[in-house]
Amino acid sequence: MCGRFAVTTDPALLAEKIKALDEATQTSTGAKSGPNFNVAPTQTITTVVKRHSEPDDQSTRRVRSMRWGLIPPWAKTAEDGSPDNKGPLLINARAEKVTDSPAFRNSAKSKRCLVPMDGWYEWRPNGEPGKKTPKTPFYMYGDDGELLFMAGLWSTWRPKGAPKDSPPLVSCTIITTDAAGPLAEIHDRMPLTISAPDWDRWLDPDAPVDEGLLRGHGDLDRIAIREVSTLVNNIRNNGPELIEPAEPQPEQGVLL
DNA sequence: CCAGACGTTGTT
DNA sequence: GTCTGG
DNA sequence: CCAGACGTTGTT
DNA sequence: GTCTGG
Repeated sequence: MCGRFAVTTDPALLAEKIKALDEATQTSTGAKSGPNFNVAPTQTITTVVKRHSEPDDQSTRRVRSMRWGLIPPWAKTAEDGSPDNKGPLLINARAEKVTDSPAFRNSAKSKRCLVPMDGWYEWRPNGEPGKKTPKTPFYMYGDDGELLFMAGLWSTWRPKGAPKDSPPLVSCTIITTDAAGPLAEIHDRMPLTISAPDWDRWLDPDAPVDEGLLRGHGDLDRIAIREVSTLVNNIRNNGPELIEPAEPQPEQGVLL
């Protein structure tokens, strides 16, 4: 799956790199600047969308800030005016379900996004299932040192009674699929990557979701894996040491 | 018709 | 154990 | 995803 | 919002 990741490219540079308008730095709630080696759920993250300036214009790529953890438009409003989040945080959405599930299907139609990152972390369970052996973290990244772009969905939410033109809370989720290749040794799910030639097709707000991309594995062949230290476990830790290779820890039980 | 749910992963 | 916070 | 918190009533 | 259950 994908529950923690690393980003070292700031939004302005990203926008330049992928020829997008930078709409991330203009808002007060933008992602914190500088490299972040420990991006966690509920934080503000940088995404890429395609939108129109005018209804009849061609859509253009835009870099935007969003809260990680999708809040459906129909989420209720709590007493303090925040969304009433019962149930789990929607940081991931299963590719197999996004077109049908009530929480995601509207976003799947016209609110698809990409979540750029240097790499992400997976924790491999060790020992017999059911026993509480510490998990081992791994870092998955592009073997060419370039960014990976994860398929995502986004949504807007306003408190009950708020004007239609008031600024909404914009949130997003990362789509997951079956793990394949070497990644399957670590975990049974992985984020859905989209390779550069497919970005525009994935993002097109005027076309239905592309089933081929949704069922594919995008940039799977670019992904490298290395074991890292448990420093990443605690989100207070944040530095380049989080992605440095660690001494392999034995995987117990399964191999016996 | 209205009321109520709507979601992930992992573990069992 | 289960929920919240980051 | 993992880490960390998790609490009442009454009195000051 | 939109679908399901009653």
